[in-house]
Amino acid sequence: MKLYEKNAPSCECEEIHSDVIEKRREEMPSESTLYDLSDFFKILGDSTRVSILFAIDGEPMCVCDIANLLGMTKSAVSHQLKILRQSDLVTYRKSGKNVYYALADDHVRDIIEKALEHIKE
Amino acid sequence: MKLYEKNAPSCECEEIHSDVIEKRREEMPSESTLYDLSDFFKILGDSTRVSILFAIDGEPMCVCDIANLLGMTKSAVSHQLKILRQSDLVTYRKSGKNVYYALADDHVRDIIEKALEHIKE
DNA sequence: TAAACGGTTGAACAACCATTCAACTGTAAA
DNA sequence: TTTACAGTTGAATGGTTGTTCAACCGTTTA
Repeated sequence: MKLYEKNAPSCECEEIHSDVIEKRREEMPSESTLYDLSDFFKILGDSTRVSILFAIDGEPMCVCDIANLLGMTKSAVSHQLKILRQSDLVTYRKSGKNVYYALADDHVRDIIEKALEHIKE
Repeated sequence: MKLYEKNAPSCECEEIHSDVIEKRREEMPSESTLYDLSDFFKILGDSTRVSILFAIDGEPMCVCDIANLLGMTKSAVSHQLKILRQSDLVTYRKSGKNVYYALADDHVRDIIEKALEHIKE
């Protein structure tokens, strides 16, 4: 994506409202912000990961329990937990042979709550 | 995903905390809700679509202007607009040879705003 | 020390998806 | 009517990604 480039070569059409385009161009977020934003939504854009977040909401759970609850293999769950870990959406605590995962903060809960309101219309 | 199925065959590990699992199972959203939710986030999980939403925020824009602003082809933009249309995230109005797209409602704006706060930490 | 088990990881595979390309529709101007 | 242009669309393609499989690590128990 070549945002902020005037007359980008890949666009084959004329500027019809160049004043509007310039105004919007100034008010657009930075390119990196747009990527960070879509990357964040990409994390939540998977039913397994969203299910995991709901599962550990309220009470921390170990990988084995999450796998049982969702009817998935430990491996599949662990792979998704790694992604959630790298995005700082979850925290974990080791206890003996188990690893307990919990929601990192309330921020994500709020966003999911707002999205739930949106889709129930 | 076989949510809500006890002892799903794909899970190769024992239930360690069956009481916790049962409790969470009752409090989990329905499977269709989880899919709707992740599908919604999937729409926002693409930088082109997020950029389009920012572009038409405040003032409706035609496809050609959006393509110019983002430095993309009309075709690529139109494909993404179709997805945004089917998700009811944008509305459109035809005027002569042009088609003007606008945000469908303020709901999405709120969610994006909250996500922006989250990633700026 | 050895066996058992919870959890992680990398490679492979299949499914999904965004962009490109070419053809097409509809409207407006010549 | 013909030309030009805004916009749409379907097929093809290349990149991304979630799950499976097998091997592995670390801790606990026998």
